[in-house]
Amino acid sequence: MELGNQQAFRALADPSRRAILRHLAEQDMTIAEVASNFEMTRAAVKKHLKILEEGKLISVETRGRERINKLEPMALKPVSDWFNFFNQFWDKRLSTLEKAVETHASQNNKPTKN
Amino acid sequence: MELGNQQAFRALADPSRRAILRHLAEQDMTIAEVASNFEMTRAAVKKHLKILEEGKLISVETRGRERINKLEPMALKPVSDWFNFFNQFWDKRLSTLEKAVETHASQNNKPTKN
DNA sequence: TAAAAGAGATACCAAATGGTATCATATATA
DNA sequence: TATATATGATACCATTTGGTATCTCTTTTA
Repeated sequence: MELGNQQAFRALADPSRRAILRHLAEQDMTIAEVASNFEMTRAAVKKHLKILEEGKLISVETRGRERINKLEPMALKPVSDWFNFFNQFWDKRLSTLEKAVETHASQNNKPTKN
Repeated sequence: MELGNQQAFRALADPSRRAILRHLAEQDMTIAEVASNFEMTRAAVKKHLKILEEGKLISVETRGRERINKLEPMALKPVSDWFNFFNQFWDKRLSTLEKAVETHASQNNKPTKN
């Protein structure tokens, strides 16, 4: 029943890890490359990467002696979706537009009951 | 430059606190009322509420001897917006629908260039 | 093959976290 | 006024967290 993914939420709680994700959005990177963007030891960065991996927010490909860290953006989607529950409270305008999206979407899928 | 709000991200990292937000979305509640929904002491719940308050995700109104905790849904918006950066990576379909939304939106606002 | 480079594995540390228990304070209410 | 109720405030505890330092292992490369 728990929407989203606890490990992902946990991973996103730290600002360094969010920054790492933004960097990995630009390009895949080795641990050392990620570390070069921060004032942190490589070991510290590796810990962050491990937590991001546990949240499935990144995947890792071993290539020779290197570990290529790669963003897994789809893992962010369920987290983002958790927030959609609260759309109803945000602005009415957004809510209205989302209904339009639903309607539009149903043209390519089977109609939903709402 | 830091999009979103660190205190809010931190507050959302804990599953109990996310559950509390869902409850408060239903109705405003006193500390004791919130606590009645969990197998936690009132003190523990109060700590969570304090962290949610620090993240500005809830506001508190003192009424007599009671403290009414109220959801502040707008505070979730900047956090949700942080994820929008990654929209570009999600599925093309969503991306397409969002363009449709933009187009639709422009009917009620001034026209956009797309 | 020897040396350098990238990463893994531990061990360690201070601070933050999530929780409890206990006592104090303020406010309704019988 | 006495008492019950709702909350506040501490103090305490075990675990997690974010970080460093150090040593080892593996893979390149001179």
